[in-house]
Amino acid sequence: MANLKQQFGARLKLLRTQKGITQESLAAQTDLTIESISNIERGIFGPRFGNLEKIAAVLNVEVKLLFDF
Amino acid sequence: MANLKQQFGARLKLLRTQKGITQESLAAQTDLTIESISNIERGIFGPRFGNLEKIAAVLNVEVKLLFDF
DNA sequence: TAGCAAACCAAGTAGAACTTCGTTTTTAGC
DNA sequence: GCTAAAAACGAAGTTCTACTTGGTTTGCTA
Repeated sequence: MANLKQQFGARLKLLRTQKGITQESLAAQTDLTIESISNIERGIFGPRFGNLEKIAAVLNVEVKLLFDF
Repeated sequence: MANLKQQFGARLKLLRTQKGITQESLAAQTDLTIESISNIERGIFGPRFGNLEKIAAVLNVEVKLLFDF
């Protein structure tokens, strides 16, 4: 796979769906929009550190797991 | 330790010094300034995804290792 | 002393993250 | 095949913060 944003996005999508969480739910709990979550999962852009922290918290995983590919 | 930026910064500093690389050298190889590297290591701010990728490449480690704490 | 590495601070800039609005596609259940 | 929910997708605008610039200061060590 091409770049880090894309790898991260795919990993996020996998972990999110495995937990049965919708983009809408993740967006609400991280104070982001659905579009931003969608953009992150598609590798359009990567989240800032603050949001990276929030995302990991909602998924209840360590941040490094989001980079485990 | 407080937040993700600080944890990341401390981890980066550890890995960098272990490899005997100076901030100046890391800055040059990542097209960042010394001040930016210093700010990242002190947890003032976290790097963007593109720079995160460059940093890991220079240190010759996987990105997840930078979050292994 | 001299020189290098790094901390530190304030102020400005650039650009990517993020939003908003709207449309289209995919997926899953009935 | 119909419906609705979930998500992809695009364009254009805004906001935030990563990053820079310039300078001073501290700590180390030869």
